[in-house]
Amino acid sequence: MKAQRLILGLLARQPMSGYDIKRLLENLEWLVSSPSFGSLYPALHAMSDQGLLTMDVVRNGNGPSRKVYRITDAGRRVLREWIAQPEKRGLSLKAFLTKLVLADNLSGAELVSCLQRRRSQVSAYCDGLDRGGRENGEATDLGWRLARDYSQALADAELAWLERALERLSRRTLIGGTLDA
Amino acid sequence: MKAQRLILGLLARQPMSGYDIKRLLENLEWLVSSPSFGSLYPALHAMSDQGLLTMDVVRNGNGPSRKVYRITDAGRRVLREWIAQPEKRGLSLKAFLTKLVLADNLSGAELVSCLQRRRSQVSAYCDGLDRGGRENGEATDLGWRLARDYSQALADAELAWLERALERLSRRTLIGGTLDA
DNA sequence: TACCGCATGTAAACGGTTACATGATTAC
DNA sequence: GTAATCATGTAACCGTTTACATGCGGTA
Repeated sequence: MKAQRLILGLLARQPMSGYDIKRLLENLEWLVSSPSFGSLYPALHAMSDQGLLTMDVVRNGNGPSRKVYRITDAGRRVLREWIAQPEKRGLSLKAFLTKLVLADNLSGAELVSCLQRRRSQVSAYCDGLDRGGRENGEATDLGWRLARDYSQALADAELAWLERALERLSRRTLIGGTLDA
Repeated sequence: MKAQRLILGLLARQPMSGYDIKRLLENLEWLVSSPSFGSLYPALHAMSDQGLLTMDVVRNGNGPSRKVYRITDAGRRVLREWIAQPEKRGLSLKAFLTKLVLADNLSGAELVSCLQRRRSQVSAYCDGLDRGGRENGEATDLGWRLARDYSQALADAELAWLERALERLSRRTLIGGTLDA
């Protein structure tokens, strides 16, 4: 179901075939989840059945004919709804990045609140780290110390980035309504 | 199957019941994956069947009796084998953190090579980011720019941490053979 | 003609979560 | 007596990956 939303988001940018989507995503496996054909094609079928997509068969001059999918108004509605709603739980990096990638489908205010939500989640996570550290004091072994130190470093970097991004965005939204500057 | 390995690693530290494992892990959901009871108990059964664990029923004074699992020699062998072998693909944060948490089951040299492997993976990922950025130049929209910027920041932070950690570790291993300093 | 890349698709297996069921002990 | 916590377990379901099958067009 998560893969479906990402696919829908990519198709909001431009019409593509399943194969196109696969190629686009497989280079970006580190950024977002890259579905295999086994989930990609069924997802396209399902969303077409739901009326979120339309499909055109395009006879390519060279090579076999392709099925190009295009998002519908209903699809855009569903997409916006999904991006706007907060994550249920867990601060999955990929889940957040997926929404970030699809930021163009959000208004400036929505994007800002999305980043703020993330910031508060990461902050809470840092507090949890500190608490966990204090609970068992220095008694923990090397592995836990390394892991905690590591995740603390990443969380700090993330908070710093969010702070910068929010500052930049707020400056822009104060001037114009659009973010595409 | 990944959950199994993490459970095995936790039991390498000390014998625990399924419930203990669950409680330990659910506070750490941001660090590593936290399996539900529906996968936790079956995993314990499976590993017991394979001879990786033994089980003792402990009649607790207060409360119901608990099933305490203990790792076997075969279990330790399988565990070491798993931690030492490199990740097939993808630089999943949780997968790496899981191994980091279980660092105590590795020799100093093994741990160092694990960190070095991670460093080269993250480096390769940064190169990929740069290439991807140059390929479509400034043509990409806000979403992609944000996502790329964000992941670049995290990757930089991770590389910096790995560098520091490797330096610290090498200093230790030069002195003694053990890492528990 | 044999092979490779493009392009689409399906079935089985896998790993996991959700939801439920059970039962004992402690606290109100 | 009933609610909450401790503790273990199972079955149904869900989304994904893996592996396979198909066919077209270019090329060696």
